[in-house]
Amino acid sequence: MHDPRALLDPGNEAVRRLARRGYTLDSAALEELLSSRNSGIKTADDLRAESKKLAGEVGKTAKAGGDVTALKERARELKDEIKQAEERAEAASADLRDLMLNIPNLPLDTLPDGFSDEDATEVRRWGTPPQFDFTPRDHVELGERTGILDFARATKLSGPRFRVARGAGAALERGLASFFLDLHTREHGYTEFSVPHLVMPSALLGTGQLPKFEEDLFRTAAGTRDLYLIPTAEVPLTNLHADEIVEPGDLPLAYTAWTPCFRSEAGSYGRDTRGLIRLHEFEKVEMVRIVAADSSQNELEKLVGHAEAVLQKLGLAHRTILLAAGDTGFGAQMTYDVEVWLPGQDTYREISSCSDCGQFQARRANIRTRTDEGKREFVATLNGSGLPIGRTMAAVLENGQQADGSIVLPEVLTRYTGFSTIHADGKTD
RNA sequence: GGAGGCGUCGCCUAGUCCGGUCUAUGGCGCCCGCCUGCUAAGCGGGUUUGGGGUUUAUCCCCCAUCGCGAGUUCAAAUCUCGCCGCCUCCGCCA
Repeated sequence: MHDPRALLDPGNEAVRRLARRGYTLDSAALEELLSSRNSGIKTADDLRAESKKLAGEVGKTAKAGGDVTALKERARELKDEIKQAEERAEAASADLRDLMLNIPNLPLDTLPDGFSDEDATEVRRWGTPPQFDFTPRDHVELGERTGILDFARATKLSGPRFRVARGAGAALERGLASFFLDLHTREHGYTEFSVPHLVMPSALLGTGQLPKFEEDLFRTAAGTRDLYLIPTAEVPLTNLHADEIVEPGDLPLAYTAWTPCFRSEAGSYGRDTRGLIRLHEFEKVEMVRIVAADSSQNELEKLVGHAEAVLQKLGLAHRTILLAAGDTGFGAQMTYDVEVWLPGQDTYREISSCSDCGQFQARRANIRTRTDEGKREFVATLNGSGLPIGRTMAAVLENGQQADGSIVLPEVLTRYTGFSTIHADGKTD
């Protein structure tokens, strides 16, 4: 969410910047809502001041033995006027809030123009895609032939877009998660968290999934509780400090958590229907950074570096792209995607998305800190995948496949899995 | 799920029975100043948060804020109802 006054400040060029992502800002409507809310508040406040004064007079007059019937009559009238003024102010306030909650973040001017991943700027590449003297299989075929992935039975249990991992596959998932967490906590300075996977609507409002993207979420109901399954650990991790003032000396905060992520994938019917790429439920290690507002750009470079480091330790070829203004997510002002090479698809595919949200989420979630002068100020928040378990497993399987049908794992994983090769029959050593 | 207790300005706390003098008491902490070779002590002052108006480096004024929300009343920290959270005991449970 933005500060409405800042959005109306011509110096911020909000109209032009939002247009780059296809959002048309109606400044006139915004200005009208803001001034009508403010004048409503003023009117109600002034009437309340008069009412308070009158109540005091009633008390004094009564004590002195005077007649208070006229005063009381006027006070009752005033009460009705206050109620009406409050209702007007409340209505304008609610309309303003609805509008504000649906305005996306301002993309930074450094982002390329455009609306799709084809408009992104490639920032750097690392490693060389492996060459095969046979036609490489995709991870679905590799997983099913070795018996470590079972999509048919997952469908039997839960319908499309789920996975069952078995034996070495399940161990590999667990090993990947442990490896990611160890790397981030020991070498990148993150604090590991275990967090709830069900959250209240207020948390999703804070990070920007609600109210606009409700259809992307799984919603649960039990008794009077109304809880959502988290689509990413970004939600609980960022909202840990909602409604708090974080001491400046504690910044930057660097948090990581391994959680399942639940996404309805509404609107993506027919896309990536095979395999581990797009599931309703997947596991991910997420990184969140809560930082001073003026350092968010530097912090984004660190964050994306941490995501890239995971792939480098795994020896997986990847590239990093800067998303176009129109392709950047609702809450972000700048996003890097890291894409890993998938031999089965003969292309780079997104494996991490690292975003600088500026103060956008902090204002929604009310996360603040203090400036040097002791004034309260919203922090900046960043989040990035580090990494998703499923897509990483797909990359590990596809990149490590051998002519004989076996899969050689990255060396760094062997101490986590206890094996370095998955043979064609699913056995390991 | 049952019974009881508690929720006040960063922390602790007075006030709630019996509505107006609450512009919420006091202590701790913190900030500013005075005093003093230095430090400590002492003395004086300040210190909830959010919004609006005015002005815009300031200041000033107003409104709201005693867990949250509704109600009664001219007037609510105080009375009524609902909800939430925490604590203790019982039941159930991984």
